[in-house]
Amino acid sequence: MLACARRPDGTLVVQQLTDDGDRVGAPHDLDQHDLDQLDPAGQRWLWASTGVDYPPLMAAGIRAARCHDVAVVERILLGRAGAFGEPTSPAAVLARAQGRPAPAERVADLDPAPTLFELSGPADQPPDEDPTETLRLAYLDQRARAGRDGALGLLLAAECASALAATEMGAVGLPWRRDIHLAVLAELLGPRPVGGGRPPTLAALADEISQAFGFPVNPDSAVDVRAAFRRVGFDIESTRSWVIKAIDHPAVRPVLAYKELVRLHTANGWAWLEQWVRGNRFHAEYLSGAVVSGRWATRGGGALQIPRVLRQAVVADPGYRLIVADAAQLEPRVLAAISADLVLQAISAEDDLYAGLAADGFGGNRAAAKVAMLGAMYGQTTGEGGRLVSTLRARYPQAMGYVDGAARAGERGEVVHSVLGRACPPPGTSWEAVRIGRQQDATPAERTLADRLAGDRGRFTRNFVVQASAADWAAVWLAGLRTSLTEVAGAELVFFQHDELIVHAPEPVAEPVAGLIEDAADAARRLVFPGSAVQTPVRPVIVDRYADAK
DNA sequence: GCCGGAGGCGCC
DNA sequence: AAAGGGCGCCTCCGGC
Repeated sequence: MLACARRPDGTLVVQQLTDDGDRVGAPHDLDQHDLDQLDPAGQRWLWASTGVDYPPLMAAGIRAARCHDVAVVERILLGRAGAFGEPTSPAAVLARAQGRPAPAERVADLDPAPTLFELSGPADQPPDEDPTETLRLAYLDQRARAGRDGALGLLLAAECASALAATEMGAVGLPWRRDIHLAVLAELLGPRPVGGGRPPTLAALADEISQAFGFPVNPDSAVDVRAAFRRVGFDIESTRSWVIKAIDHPAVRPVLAYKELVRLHTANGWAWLEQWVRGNRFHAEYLSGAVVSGRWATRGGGALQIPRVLRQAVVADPGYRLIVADAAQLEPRVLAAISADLVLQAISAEDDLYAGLAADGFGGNRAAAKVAMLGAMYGQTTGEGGRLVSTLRARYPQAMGYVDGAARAGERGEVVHSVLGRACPPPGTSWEAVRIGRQQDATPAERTLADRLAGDRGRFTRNFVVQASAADWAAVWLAGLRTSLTEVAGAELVFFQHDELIVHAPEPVAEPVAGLIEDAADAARRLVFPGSAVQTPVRPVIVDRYADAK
């Protein structure tokens, strides 16, 4: 293991360590000799934060096989102790271990340094100290706190690997054809308006909307649109598209069309293209594990919300293919596993789990089975979905009991965990209102508020156990695939979105890559759900364009 | 004029 | 098939 830290002047200092954290030799400046000596297959890096420490190494041509990311590990360990939002630097880890107040996080610490040998910026130590010693001690402390919990160890390893993958994916970028994107914009919005303003299609729709109402309406203003519908006799409480869809009025069609297109214009229009696409690659900043459930987030570009209409712009380079793989119906399968519901696990053997559910208890009605299952996992209580959940409850008492139990725990203000042991955050300051509303002398208004807040919390914990366990599985899947892809020249992970990933690879190795993706999914199933009969199949599809994958 | 929250919608 | 979970991002709006 190679501990790698920044000095106050920004230079990098490294210290070889054993896996037990014992020093081997002396710390010294990272130099070209170190880089030449690196064992690309096995070296494990120890550093404060992958997002900060890895980019300069990547720029120097280093590919980290594995790492121990102190911040990633600390976030998970802190969460299990009920502490969210505490600083996660090596110095903070040490301070807590020694009973001192943890130093505040500095914003500059979170920004990647530009180049390897011309680093500048803050570091944790005064100049005369060895910064790798702080890292080493933080590592030892975390190792001791993690203990011998195998599931937790798997989670930490997978999350560290995910951090590497996230940083690499941001640097590599998603193949993106500017010309195709521009053609889509031209087709749907018309030519780009000079100097801002509405594109022609949107301007025409705005006129149509005002004409349909018979008075001027600004479709960009929800307040205005709502008032307009009220004025013509439709007392809607919001202007969400599914609310408007239910109205019978000539303005409905242009309003809905406007909503759809203005979204494309503002979220993924010409400005987006200019800001985020460079050299036929869309470079987002991926933040692995940034969501409390363990899902990834992104900063900038909205990479996890690429609209379907633009997936035709995601095209493999000449001579390359995209291998697109998603885990089919992952969340109900995960529920079958974590709840140990053998009936649901048996159904998970089918390619289409919802069809299996439909045949089992919904008279073959697949749509009803799907709505019911989603309702069960999201805590839906009203409408058709809420009603259908009772069928599931009768049919799969073990699985439904599991999510119901998680909801009850949430309503009591308790914390729940993912299958590998990621903790959800404890209730926040609003829980005081729940306590007040549950007291004998509470007013009706206080009781109502308490019920609503407790219900919100219950739906959150109900969903957390499923969503976070699915994120556990996906992280192990991704980590395993990333390792196996090192054997395939030219193959790169370019996208990951909760339960779906894309590899960009030379055409001749596309088939082997698809096999590796399936193997990694099977390995993740065995590791995350040992002994379970559940199936978590993935469906790799080899395409030129992302849009052709589904 | 600035800024945080709300409204709304894209993805899973 | 309902409007239940998690996000990021944009615009509007209202309070200061």
